[in-house]
Amino acid sequence: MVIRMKKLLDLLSEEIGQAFEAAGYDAALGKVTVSNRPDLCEYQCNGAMAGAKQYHKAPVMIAGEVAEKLADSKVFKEAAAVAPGFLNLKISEGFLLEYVKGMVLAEKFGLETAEKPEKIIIDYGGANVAKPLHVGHIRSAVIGESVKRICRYVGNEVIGDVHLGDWGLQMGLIITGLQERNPESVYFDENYQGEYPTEAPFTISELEEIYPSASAKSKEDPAYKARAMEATFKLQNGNRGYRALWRHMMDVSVADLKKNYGSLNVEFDLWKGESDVHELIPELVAYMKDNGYAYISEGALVVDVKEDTDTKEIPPCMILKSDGASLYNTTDLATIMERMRLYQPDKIIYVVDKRQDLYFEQVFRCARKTKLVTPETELKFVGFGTMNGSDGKPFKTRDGGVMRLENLIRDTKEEMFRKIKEGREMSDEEAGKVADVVAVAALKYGDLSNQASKDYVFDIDRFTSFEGDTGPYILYTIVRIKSILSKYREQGGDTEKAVLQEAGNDSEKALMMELTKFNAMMQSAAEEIAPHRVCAYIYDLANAFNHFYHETKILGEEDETRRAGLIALLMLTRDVLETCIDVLGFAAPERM
RNA sequence: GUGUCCGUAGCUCAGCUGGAUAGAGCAACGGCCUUCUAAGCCGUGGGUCGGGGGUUCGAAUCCCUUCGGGCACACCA
Repeated sequence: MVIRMKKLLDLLSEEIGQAFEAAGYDAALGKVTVSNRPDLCEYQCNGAMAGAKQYHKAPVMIAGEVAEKLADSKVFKEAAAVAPGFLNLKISEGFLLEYVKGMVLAEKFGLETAEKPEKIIIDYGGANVAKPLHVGHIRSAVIGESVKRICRYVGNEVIGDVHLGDWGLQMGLIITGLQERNPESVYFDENYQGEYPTEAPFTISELEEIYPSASAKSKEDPAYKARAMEATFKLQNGNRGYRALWRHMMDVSVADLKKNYGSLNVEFDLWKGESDVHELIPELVAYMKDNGYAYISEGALVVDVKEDTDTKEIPPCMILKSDGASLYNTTDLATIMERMRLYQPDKIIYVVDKRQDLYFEQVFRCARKTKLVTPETELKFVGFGTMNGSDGKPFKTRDGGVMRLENLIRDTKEEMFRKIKEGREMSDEEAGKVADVVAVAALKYGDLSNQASKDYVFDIDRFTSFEGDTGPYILYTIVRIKSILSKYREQGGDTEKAVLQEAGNDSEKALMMELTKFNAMMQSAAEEIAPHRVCAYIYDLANAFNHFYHETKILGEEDETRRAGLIALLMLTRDVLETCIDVLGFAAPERM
């Protein structure tokens, strides 16, 4: 059922606003917020103090008059004016119940989805072909995936693009490395006219081994580097053998990337890459030149992106290097050009390392100035901070090397497995499966619960802990709920028929109030592109639930109607929690 | 140097467009299981919100200044 529900705080504000108006004041003063003194009240309104100046009246007087008008409100069961002018409010159980019932009936708990859905492309992942994913890739993948799901959940059409690094010098380096190892291969025979084998002449592990050694060699040996550059050039200009090799690299590598991203629940709608826009580059360059946007500076082709309002130096955006070669900017701009043609997005979001801030500022300005995008197209940079080790420096393996993402995930799963076996009687097989699910939650929650733009410390012990603000704690809470629900069914209860009842105690009411925040929370998470808000919310919700759980006998409740009401509340809590973790990109097991 | 982000409890972090006594978690200590998963819950101790000014009835939050740190500043991505 499609029901669009107003946010609870807006409804409360309306009610207070009317009281302000009835007392002769501006209704806009009636803004209600959640109380920051839960010991005194549930909600508060500070409007009387804001209006004191305007009406030349003591704030307490205004608050008092408003409180009087609320005396027989159906929304509030208590409204007290308190010095220096706060309105302390308590919501009526009946009104709260009706609201929460509405959430149960409505689709997406009554979330007000986007009135005009936007088409959004999210550029995240940042994988390179033939290079293993390392810890540096985890944030883009995890944050990007969550941003994608949040934007989609609130009603937008969202396309996730991995945007592979599949076309640069690295490919030439690998080709050179391959040639060195096997110079007789048909791929290097210029005269070969036949079909190339369908099987790749290498495995992913070989590929991953070739790149670093070729890269290292090119740094020491200029002749080797020259060969690699030539190979890159030939590849880009259509050398048959090289293209065939490149195809193999793509197939082998993308299959491996899908597997690795898949283990993190990260899925892309598009597996496009720099190679896809290669054909567009000449057109892009001509467009920049013909329209007078680009000019030659120090040998390179650049577009000025300075603006009068700048307080800092913004270097021009380079389109072509002085040797005529293309660079990252070129493919990024060409990609924008292609995306506008193929998808006409309203918005493109880049989930990238925050150190690329200035770079993307240049690209965005350039795209705007040269009219690659319409004035309405929003180009958004979502920069994330570095994942540090416990020493506060970028995360490294014990011997100082770069940690592969695969190994990080493996280590986390092993640690999780160990903890599960330690605390639970469970078969190795089940513990293994549970550990896999919980480890992903631990890793992702650990990352997402921090503000994306900040650096954060990766601490495997902390993230895999079941205590405190962690993924496992959230999952544990969900599993507890599921366990009660299945016991209820075993005892012959019909969860489908359970109907919510008025809150019977404070912790139950608090849980209901927490549930009502979902709508506003999800909207602001989407607006601010802030997955950490979802994390903060489910942590609060899980706390509210656990507190309630401790105070309230559920299956032991004698009154059948009330017991069913509690079950209904459990189901809603479970559904909200599971919706939130789904949006964050992980799932809960049935048992743990 | 210019720009930018940050500085909150021993540690890791919240704190929305300024509001009442600055909050969590971890760590420390003390309670609560013959009863729905104790991987839980309740409680105690711990803070000059980097420093200094200003705006305001009211500032961790806004403005200025200062100290300390991270990061970025055209042929790498």
